[in-house]
Parts: sequence; C-alpha cells; structure tokens
Amino acid sequence: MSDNIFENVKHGSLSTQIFELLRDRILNGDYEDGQKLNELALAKELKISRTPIREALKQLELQELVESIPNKGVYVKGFSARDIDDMFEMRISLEGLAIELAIDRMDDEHLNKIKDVYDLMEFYSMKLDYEKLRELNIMFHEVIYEATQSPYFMQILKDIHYYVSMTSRHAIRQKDRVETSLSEHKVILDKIIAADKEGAREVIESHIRKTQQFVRDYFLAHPK
Amino acid sequence: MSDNIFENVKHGSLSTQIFELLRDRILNGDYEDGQKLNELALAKELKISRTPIREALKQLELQELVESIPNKGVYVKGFSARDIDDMFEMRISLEGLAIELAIDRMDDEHLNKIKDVYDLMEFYSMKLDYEKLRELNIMFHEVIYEATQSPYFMQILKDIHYYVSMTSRHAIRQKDRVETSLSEHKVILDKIIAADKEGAREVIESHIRKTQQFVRDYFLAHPK
DNA sequence: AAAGCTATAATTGTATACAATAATACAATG
DNA sequence: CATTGTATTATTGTATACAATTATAGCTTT
Repeated sequence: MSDNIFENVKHGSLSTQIFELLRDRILNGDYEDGQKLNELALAKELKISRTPIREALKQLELQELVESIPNKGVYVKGFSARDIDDMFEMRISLEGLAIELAIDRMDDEHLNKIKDVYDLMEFYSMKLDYEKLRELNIMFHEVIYEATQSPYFMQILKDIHYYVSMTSRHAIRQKDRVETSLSEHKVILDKIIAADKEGAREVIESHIRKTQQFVRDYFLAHPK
Repeated sequence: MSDNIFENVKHGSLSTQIFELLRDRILNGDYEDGQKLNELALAKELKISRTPIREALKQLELQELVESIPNKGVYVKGFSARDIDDMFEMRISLEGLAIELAIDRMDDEHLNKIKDVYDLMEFYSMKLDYEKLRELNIMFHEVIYEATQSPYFMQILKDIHYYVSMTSRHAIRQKDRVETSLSEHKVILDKIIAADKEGAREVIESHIRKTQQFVRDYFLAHPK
C-alpha cells in the first residue's frame, strides 16, 4: 500500500526543502533569537549552493520567521508566549468561520478523509504516540481548511496551525489531554457529519480554547 | 518636509521590487488566469537576470498568487468573486479581534498616526481623490494591525487587506460610498480614542460588512 | 494519415562568478 | 590612549554558466 496517509514525502525543489528545513529549525528553537543566518555557512553545511538557500530565506522572510536587513543579512525572529497565544486567538476566530464554510462546501472525499484521520487518532491515542497524534491533529484540521476551497483561507490557517503545533508541541504531551482531545475531535466530527454549522463552530472554538489554556498553563509553569 | 506620509519609496532589493511589481500585476488582472510566467521572458522584459525573478516567484508562490509545477513553470492563479468575498469574511473575523488587541496595546505614536491618517481622509474625501483614499484606507487599517504588536497578525491582515483593496478598487469609486466610508472611519477612530473595545469591534465589523456588500453588488452588476 | 520514436530546442533548477556593500583590522594622528 | 581613516576581508546582491528536465518538430513506421 503506497498511498499511506503519512506518506507525504514528495520532496519539491531544493529551495522548498530548505525552506521547510529552516522553518522547522526556527520553530523548534534550534536557533537563538536574533541569530544571523549566513548564506555561505548554510550552503556549506547543507552541501549545496547559495541559490536555493537564498530562495528559501526570501520565503521565510514573508512568513515573518526571519528579518532581512538589506546588504547585511537575515536574522531569525523568535517567538514570545504572547505571540503564540495571539495565534490561538486567530485560530479561534478563523476556524469558527472555516468550519461553517467547510460544511457548506465539503464533498464526500473530504468527509471520508476526516473520518479516516479520526479513526487513526483513536488508534494512536491508545498507543499514546504523541508525534503521530500531532501529525494527525494537523491533518484533521487541514481537511477542514481544504474543504473551504478558499486558497487564501487554506494557506493562512495551515500556516498558523503549523506554527502553534510546532511551538507548543511539548505542552500537549500529557495522557489526560490526549483523551479529552480525542473526544473533542469526535464531537467536532459528529457536528460536521450532521452539517450543524452553528454547533460545529461552537465545539471547534471550545476545543481550540481548551488547547490554548493548556499551552498557557504550560508556559506559565515553564517560563523561558 | 521629507517625512511625507506617502513617501514610502524605500525600494528594497531587486527581488523585493519584482515581487511587489508582479503581485500588483496579478491583483490588477494584467495576466490571464493560468498564464505561465516565463522566467527568461520576464528577465528580458525587466532587463535584469533570472535570479531576482526566481526569488520573487518563490514568494508569490507562498502567497497563493501563483502555482509552481516543478520543472515546468509557475502559473498565475486567478481570483473568483467568491475568493474575494471569503477574504472579506476573514477580515471581519480578524479585524474585530485585532482592534481589541490594538486598543489594549497601542501607544501614543499609533494614536497620533491614525488621527493624522483620518484627517487626510477628510481632505481627500472632499477632493474625491479615489487613489489617495485607497492608500489612506490601507494606512488607517494598517495602523490598527501594527498596534496589535503581533507580527503574524500584522502580516496576515496586511496581506488580506491589500488583496481585497486591489481587487475591488473599481467597486468603491462612488461618491456616496466615499462619504459614508469617511463617517464610518470617524466612528471607528472615536471608539479607539475612547478605548471602547466592544464598541470598536462592533463598528469595524459593520464597516467591513458594508464594504463587502458594496463589492458584492458591484460584482453582481459587473460579472466577468 | 495517425501514432510513436528521436533529435533538437526551450525552460527550469542549481552552481559558480562577478559586483557592490558592509564588517574588520590596523595604522596614523591627535 | 582614543579616534579616525584606510586597506583588507567577508558577505550579500546580481548575473551568468552549466545541468537536468520538459516541450517541440520532424521523421519513421504501420
């Protein structure tokens, strides 16, 4: 079976791969806040030329992950706990809207996909496989984004969700959160299946708020 | 006086200029939907090399303005009226949140800036200078975005606002809309000055909804 | 004449070379 | 000793060269 749900490995061009690599490094906190990213050093480290590096850096700049000072260089922009909290607020606003649009516009393919993802969530929740669950959580919400069929909406929500997912990954690794999160996704799925827009908005907003609170508590207990 | 409010001409690197040029061309409808953007052709037209072109195209790809097919080329992605309408919905969701954050976090500099912008709006409304008003409208809302002091929030709202502003610019060019728009901005400004968060959210959402309706009507009357 | 193969051209992807700007080190001057 | 100016080096910005992939045209075959 080659169309495994996790098999998302179609590497694009080099610059795209580099973009994703550097993005994940930044979100992971591998670089210091304000650290300069030297093009030649990166090129040598990754054993490629500067061209794809530069293209990737240009993209990171647009995502606000680095700051570029002309003729000087690009510098990584760090995250504050408030930045992450703000992103949760954006998600609450946007996903409530997204799920209503999604219910209006989704087709059977989307519906089957989100059901499959949920089934896997049940499985990996039992196994407490946090990394798989993080990936599945991203997939679950991305199906909703894609069902809106609005390219900008999709892209923006994907980015925001990916950011918060990566930056708060350690906050979520608790058994009881896994269980409540699973049941929350079940409720969301049921509302989608019932095509209950108002209900879906309510439960997805509440779900994100709970996650937000969890992350808040974590950052309060683990100040940097 | 060199710090003119419109004097925003600090051209960045070539690739940044090219990015902005191509973005505006696409938003303006200068290219056909699906048209291929040939790197060499663009380089020759703009009398530069392919390198800055490619860097700009990579950025456009991230903004969903073009689609890149590996080893084949990049193709412009057109807009539908629904896409634009969806962007208005996103603005309504996000700006309501943004203005509340902005009121909490804004300083005197932001406040003075938005007052100055409003004063100019009054002036150019009398003169019915649509292009200046479009620029001032962008500035007015961008002050709010900047006052949130949340980098992602700022960037996302700037992009969305710029998109809708550019793609619906012809829909707004009517004398009575200029007058009502001005008074709506006055109300928003007053709520900001009064630090009335709930009130501000209400009036800014209503303001965007009115603009949205105006654009809807226009696209209904002028189907492509 | 239609379908398929092959050679050629065109285009994208990557690497390197050159140009312009900024950072550094060090000497000269007060 | 501090400061300023200058030469050198390092780094970014842009252009060009080369490699890999895709599109095109013409020929062959049936």
